[in-house]
Amino acid sequence: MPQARVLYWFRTDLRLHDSPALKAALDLKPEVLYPIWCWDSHYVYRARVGNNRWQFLIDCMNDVSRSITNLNAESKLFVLREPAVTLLPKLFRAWNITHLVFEKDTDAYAKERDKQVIESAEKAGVKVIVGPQSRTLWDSDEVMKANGGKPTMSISQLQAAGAKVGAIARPVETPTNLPGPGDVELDIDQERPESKPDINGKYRESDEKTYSSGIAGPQGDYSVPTLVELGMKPATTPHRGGESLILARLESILADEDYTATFEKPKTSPAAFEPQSTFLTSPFLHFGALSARYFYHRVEDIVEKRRKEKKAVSTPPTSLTGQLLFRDMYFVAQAALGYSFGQTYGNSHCRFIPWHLPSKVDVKTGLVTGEYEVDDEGKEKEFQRWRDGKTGFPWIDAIMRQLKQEGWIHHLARHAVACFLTRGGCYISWERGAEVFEEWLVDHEAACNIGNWQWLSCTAFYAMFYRCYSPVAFGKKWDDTGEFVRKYVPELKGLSKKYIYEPHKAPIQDLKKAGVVIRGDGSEEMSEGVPVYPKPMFDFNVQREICMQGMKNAYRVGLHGNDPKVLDGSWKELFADDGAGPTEGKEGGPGGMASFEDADEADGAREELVKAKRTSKRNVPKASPEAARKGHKREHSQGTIDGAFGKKVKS
DNA sequence: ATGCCAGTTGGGTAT
DNA sequence: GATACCCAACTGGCA
Repeated sequence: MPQARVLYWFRTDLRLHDSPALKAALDLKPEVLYPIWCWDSHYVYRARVGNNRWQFLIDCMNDVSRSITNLNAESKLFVLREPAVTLLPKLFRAWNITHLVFEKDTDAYAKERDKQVIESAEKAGVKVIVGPQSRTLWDSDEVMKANGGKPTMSISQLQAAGAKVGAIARPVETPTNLPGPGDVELDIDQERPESKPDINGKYRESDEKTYSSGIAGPQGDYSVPTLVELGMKPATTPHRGGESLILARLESILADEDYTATFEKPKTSPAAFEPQSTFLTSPFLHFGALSARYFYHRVEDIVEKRRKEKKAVSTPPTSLTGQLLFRDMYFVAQAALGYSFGQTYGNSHCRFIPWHLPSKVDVKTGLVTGEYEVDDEGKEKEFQRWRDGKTGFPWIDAIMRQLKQEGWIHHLARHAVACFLTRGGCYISWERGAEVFEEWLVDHEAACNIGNWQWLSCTAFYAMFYRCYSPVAFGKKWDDTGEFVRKYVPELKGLSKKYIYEPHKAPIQDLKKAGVVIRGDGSEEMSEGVPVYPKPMFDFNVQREICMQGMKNAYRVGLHGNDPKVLDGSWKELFADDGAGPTEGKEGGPGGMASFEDADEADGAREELVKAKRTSKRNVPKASPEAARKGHKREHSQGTIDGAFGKKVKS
């Protein structure tokens, strides 16, 4: 039998340790093994990726490439500058490949891509080995099946379904040697991907040219592309990627057994910096530079040891392993819901709230277009100020500036700014916030980001919307003196701790002494040599109350993203015109209108969608005029609601 | 059916 | 500083 000539396709597994797919490739005892990376136009142009996450990816790629070379001086990570779907069929022939091996991927886009690749490999007579999914603790599809085909919506569901699937796989061994690649000459045409639209265009200071020098790159050596080639500004994050880096860091975490075994996430400070209160494993997990299972078992072994010693241990959901369980929960939800998981429209498990700045939807596909509806110019302004860290709430602004600058913020800091943007402040769609995080986070993981935004906005996974973070009190609780604010909002660094979270309340003498002017909406940075910090963009207590009533209202209406009334825009009849959120007009999309404007063609598609969804049973909201009277201070805004539900009293 | 309780991480006040 | 309790009040699972 001829020896195997293997392409090992790295994707979300930029590591050599605990890689069951790589082990499967090596088990073939191949004659040659090409470790490759297909430079993907989806990532380059279509997904939101800021320069900091690019840098992190590039770090991880370079690191794994060095590790490969350490095992075989002939080898490295060969980056081929063409998307897999068009590239691989040519590569199969050019390099006389017998086997293609890669790890199973999880998100909706990757699944489609892989299906095409598998088809073309079969056509070319190349055997495909899809290694087990190892970016999560369990295979997400198996957990979903064990959960009755439904998304896991709580940790207990995840744990129960996970237990049915079986024990979390122990890590596999790290290879100690690798076969070299064969001939790496290539004489094939490069198909350059469509570069428009380029979602990341705003990050580029010059043209994107990673594809312009051919498949093997500018030196013809299959090098890892650089930010310069991407046309992007240098990264500003201090966080660097790479498998070897995180494995070393992990050892230093685990060496402190007391810390490891008693870790409780809610007790770590969102305001800590240099060093942070947690260990930033998330971006490494995202790129696969750290195996979740390896991490899990290393921690669990220590916890078990401590248990036997009758020492205190923390347990899920707050413990270290609990954090990994949450990650799996979101991956399973994503596996069950597919594309609809990432949006409100059409999502059976996402509550419908008439947020401001809702996503535009292409009703033909049922998918969000990437654009949004500006239903209110003032809200658009608030969104921009939130994004820019100029809300006038120092705690919020410090977090957002840290996010933009460094690409990482603490989990609780994410809570604070997410609550503020959505249900506890601006009443702006969680989808707007998720997009900003997607661009800026070095650890952005679609499943976790989407899941957490739904959680914080109380549209899925979590419902206690009356538990609302204060942009003042929450910061104070963790950082009474405001060191975190001083670090990231330096114009306030001279203020005393009394006013650091509410600078607009400081007397003029204090402001003079601190060397800052509190004025305006954030558009002015300096005034006569003195830095300007904006006034709060609204009265938080007033806004909190508006949000709270809006949420209460929306919960009582009780729509989800796949409700016929959401799909066809008639949800508006259920919301009062003077309630929070865009409710004007009788026609319209999920929150917007343009998606349904001038759409004769769209009408048909919409009808089809609605027809399909109408057949499914749904909960009819209970009429509860008594509760409405008791709980609502804005009585006038309830008239429409109570009227609407008067007709629908449960029999 | 109805009630009870838990749910990773709120805020405010009192002890 | 840690803890208890209340505030006002969500869903979903279970008895």
